[in-house]
Amino acid sequence: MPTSTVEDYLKHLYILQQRARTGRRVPLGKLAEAIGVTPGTATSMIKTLATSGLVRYTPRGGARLTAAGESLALMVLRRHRLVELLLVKVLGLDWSEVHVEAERLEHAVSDKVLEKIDAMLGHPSVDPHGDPIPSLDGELSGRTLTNLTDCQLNRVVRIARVADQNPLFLQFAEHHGLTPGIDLVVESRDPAADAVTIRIASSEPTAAITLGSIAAAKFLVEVTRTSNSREEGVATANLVGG
Amino acid sequence: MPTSTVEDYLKHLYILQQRARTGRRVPLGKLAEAIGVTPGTATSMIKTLATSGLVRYTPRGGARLTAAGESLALMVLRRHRLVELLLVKVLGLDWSEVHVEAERLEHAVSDKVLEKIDAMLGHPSVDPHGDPIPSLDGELSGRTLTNLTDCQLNRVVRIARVADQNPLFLQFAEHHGLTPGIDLVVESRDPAADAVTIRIASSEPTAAITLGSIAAAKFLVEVTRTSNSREEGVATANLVGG
DNA sequence: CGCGATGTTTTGACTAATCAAAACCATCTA
DNA sequence: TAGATGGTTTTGATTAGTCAAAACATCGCG
Repeated sequence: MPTSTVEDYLKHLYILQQRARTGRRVPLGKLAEAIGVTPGTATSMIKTLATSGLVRYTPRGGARLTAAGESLALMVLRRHRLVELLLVKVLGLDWSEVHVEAERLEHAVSDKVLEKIDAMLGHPSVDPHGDPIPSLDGELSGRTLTNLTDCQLNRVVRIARVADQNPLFLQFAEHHGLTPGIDLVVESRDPAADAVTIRIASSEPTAAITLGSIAAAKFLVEVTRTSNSREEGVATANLVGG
Repeated sequence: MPTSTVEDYLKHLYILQQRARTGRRVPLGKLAEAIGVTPGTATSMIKTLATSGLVRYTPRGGARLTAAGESLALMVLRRHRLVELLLVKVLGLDWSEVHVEAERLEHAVSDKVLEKIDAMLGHPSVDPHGDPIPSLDGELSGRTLTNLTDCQLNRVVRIARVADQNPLFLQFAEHHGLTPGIDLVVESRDPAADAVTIRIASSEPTAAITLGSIAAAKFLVEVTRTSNSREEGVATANLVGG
């Protein structure tokens, strides 16, 4: 049974690996930063993970999960996201705070308890932020998503994920009603101003909201089936988040 | 913030202390055994707890919690028992298995989550085994209980607690319907046979059950208010269990 | 090519928690 | 009183995880 430290390394490595372009290899400095340790610590930890077959590692070439490491990482993610959902749906915590809570609980939930949670929530496929929940056999539902800096203008899109766990950001999103499931349109983009202007789709008139492109990129959307969609300008979103 | 190891030492020390007659002092061997470490380990750990003011310790004289240590221990117990109740009431786990699960979760539940659990369960005062749940300010509801080897014969008593966390024992108890809230009478005791014969009080006839005195002592009961009770032969039960 | 900047690895040291086994003490017993 | 006994404490060693800081690669640039 891996220690909770090991679980954290695997989890963060998985997440960074999804973002990485360069052959899924993650520089140890990035990993160290994500976990919150010094680079040297990450190096030595990764070396021991490599000898236990969970990670492949070439000095100065970065690390990458083996199949064994990846399936462990997915189980950690599954625990994390199901716990988040439990905290929101059953215990009524705010979605902006469940991430931190789940960071501790994800290491203490047994398989038995996890499956009870899963059943009680009706085998959900995404957590409160829209992040997909790996199934018991390590599958991830791979929807194809765009973000607000890429999607078509003036077309109704639905928020599928909010890809940042920062509580302040999540509170901002919630305050403007920008949560998974909400429909909106991108009205305009202004590259010079680095701005994206959106408006929530609703029967009543709503105010426009202007976001910087960094924030806009955190909202991953899908074209709603009801509108006449064409396959165009749609990039594959990375499947990761907290 | 105490480590989960420290929390375990405090919790077990508290529990043993309640059982201890001799001035609440707990021999370190007993503590070591309860925690599952070697005696030497307990000695060194207790010494460090003593220097941090959570425990008073005299070499070869045993250990005892300070006020600070005790209030920490109570908070651990509160987490443990509320989590047990959550697992049984909300997630539907069996009462025989929640103790082990709670052993891990009790160290990962934040105050915020704990208070949500407490509220959702309606601020309960006992856990699924009838063990009292310390309140936020460290109070324990102190009911006066007898056990089946002490209580009066042929009087209806109600099971208030089942003071053993062993899953096999709990399954046995459940199988015979011997769970908190159930009314029964002790029909006879046979010291020579070390046996206690009881029968569940019910409108329909029920079979008699014969227990050894060790098992019988694990069922703590209170005289039901409905029967005409006298204050007689009622010993103070210790307030502890897992 | 050579030199810095940047990021990575090594080194040496530390803390928390643990064990095995030796040393120790306090009694109880002959 | 002298052992023997049973529990307690010490000692010395180990493992996981971590940091600070020195040493080391690599790559881009002049």
